[in-house]
Amino acid sequence: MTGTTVFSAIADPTRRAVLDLLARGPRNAGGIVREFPRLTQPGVSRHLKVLREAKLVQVTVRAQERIYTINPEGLADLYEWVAKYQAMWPDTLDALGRYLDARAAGDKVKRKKR
Amino acid sequence: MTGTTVFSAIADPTRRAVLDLLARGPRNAGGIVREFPRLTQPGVSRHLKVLREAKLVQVTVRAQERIYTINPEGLADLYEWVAKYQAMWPDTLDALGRYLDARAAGDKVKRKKR
DNA sequence: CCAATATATGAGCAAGCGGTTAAATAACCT
DNA sequence: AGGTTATTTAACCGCTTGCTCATATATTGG
Repeated sequence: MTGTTVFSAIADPTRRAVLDLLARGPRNAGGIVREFPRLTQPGVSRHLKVLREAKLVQVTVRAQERIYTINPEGLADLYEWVAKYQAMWPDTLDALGRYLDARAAGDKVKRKKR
Repeated sequence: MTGTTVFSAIADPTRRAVLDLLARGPRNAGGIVREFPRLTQPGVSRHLKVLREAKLVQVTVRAQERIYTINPEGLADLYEWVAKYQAMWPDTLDALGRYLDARAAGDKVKRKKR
């Protein structure tokens, strides 16, 4: 319940499919349920709850229906997290080379510690 | 086993911590284990396996040690997935407005279908 | 108010996951 | 070869997750 994070929310393929669906436009809960014929209505409702908690979707109440929209908030966190690594990609191979060299040099001297 | 995806791999906080660690440079398995005193060595090893399967890390064998590096491959998939949504963010609120308007208009005519 | 509509919640169950201890595998060093 | 070091795999266990059917909670329209 409290442990719902963006990362765990998008771990489930069905929930990613829901996001893909909402990316094409807003839909009420029933409309989403209809797109997943292999699932029951309560099943989809549960997934929507998780997406809500992760702030990946937003709900607008309109009479009895809940209209779901993609929510930038949760996605921003995720984007930020990935971007951190992306900035560093080009250097990874070099880093490995440096690490191996350093280890090779250190091996001759070590065996003192621990 | 077969169901290991980038998304499920990063769902676990410990695995994200491992990635954060490797972002600062390569490390052998033992070096990673040492950074997680609350976990046992086999525990960490299993997390590393998941990260491997998700192509989020790369392994270089050097004698008995396995040196882990961040792997751009898996991260690229994830970045691509998020970017798809990011491109669409500015329009989401507008989309909701249009949806509500459309429904309001349609309501007067509908009730024929179903 | 009452029946219908739209969605969420409760209860229960099977499968998956993260964790541990114990054992297997592999490569180094005398 | 034999012991030590580094890491993975096996076996098991409790907790979480996702699913289902059944039931609750709104809200609308007659």
